[in-house]
Amino acid sequence: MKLEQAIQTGKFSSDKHKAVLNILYRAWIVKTKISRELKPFGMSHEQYNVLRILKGSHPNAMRVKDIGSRLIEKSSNVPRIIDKLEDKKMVQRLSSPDDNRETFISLTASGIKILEASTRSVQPNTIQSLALTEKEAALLNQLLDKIVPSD
Amino acid sequence: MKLEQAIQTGKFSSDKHKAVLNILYRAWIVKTKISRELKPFGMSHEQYNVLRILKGSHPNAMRVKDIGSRLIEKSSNVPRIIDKLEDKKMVQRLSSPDDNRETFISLTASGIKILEASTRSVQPNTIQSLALTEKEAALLNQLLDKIVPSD
DNA sequence: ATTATATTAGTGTATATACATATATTAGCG
DNA sequence: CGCTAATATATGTATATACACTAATATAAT
Repeated sequence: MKLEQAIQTGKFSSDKHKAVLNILYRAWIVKTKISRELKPFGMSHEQYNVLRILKGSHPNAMRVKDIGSRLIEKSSNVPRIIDKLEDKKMVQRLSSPDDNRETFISLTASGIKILEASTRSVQPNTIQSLALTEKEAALLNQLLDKIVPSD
Repeated sequence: MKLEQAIQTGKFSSDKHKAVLNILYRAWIVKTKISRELKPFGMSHEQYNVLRILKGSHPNAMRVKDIGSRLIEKSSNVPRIIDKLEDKKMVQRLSSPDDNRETFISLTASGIKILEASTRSVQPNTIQSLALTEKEAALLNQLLDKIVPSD
């Protein structure tokens, strides 16, 4: 579906301008899809991302700042996302042995279980359902990589 | 900058999977950039978008639902965005002559002025600074158009 | 005409986000 | 050691988002 239909307008000053709006629109689509898949599991998108990151280093625990550096949205509030996950007994906080400023976070058994169940629902309905070939996806990634942060 | 560096990981099950994360990341970059440019004008990104949409039909007023259909994030809360803009005297509400359920919204003179000033700041620092050629942007748009809403 | 259905705007509420600030702890350096 | 600066986590606050719901009005159906 073309962006023109989605946002009911065709007034773009350039393809670059259109690309900016298009990225925002497609991200919104993907985000919404993922969030809806996660809803039955009582989890938000960012909570899910934190669990996935923790899974990557499991069974090793991770520092809060290291989780933050792997999140897509860098201004996310990691301590508060952890709060919610801790309330749901999906993760646990541990104190660092050598630096008391740090907190280590690790997945609980139930956290892993819910993560795996939700991934089985999210994966096919968001990523695998994308109407892109691997070749197209690779090209898309190349182009997206040209969009860089401010400073 | 490659996504791998941005989110400190290289574990993607496929280019499609990576593309999904990449879109989310690039959208976050763009959104953050725009929001920061708008900050001196005391305006949020969505407030700015509503003003731009209203500008498109100016001097004709627009119905709330028609503004909503042109917004990128469809679940945005148009009445509340309008509330904020109305507080700042950038737009005004008018009642519809032929259907009392509808409200018409139109830009005020000061709304236009602030919109134009903020656009002069946003445009060069977000869209024009993109390191994409027009040809690349057009290709990017083609690929993004393949990502479609759920239902 | 009367009733049911649909449409439009707006509200309530819980959570998320952005960003400034606070608190505790560690590191650097004279 | 004692002081300053830097670092890691957490909190405060204002706003934004998602989504269910309400109220008012209009349309359609019988």
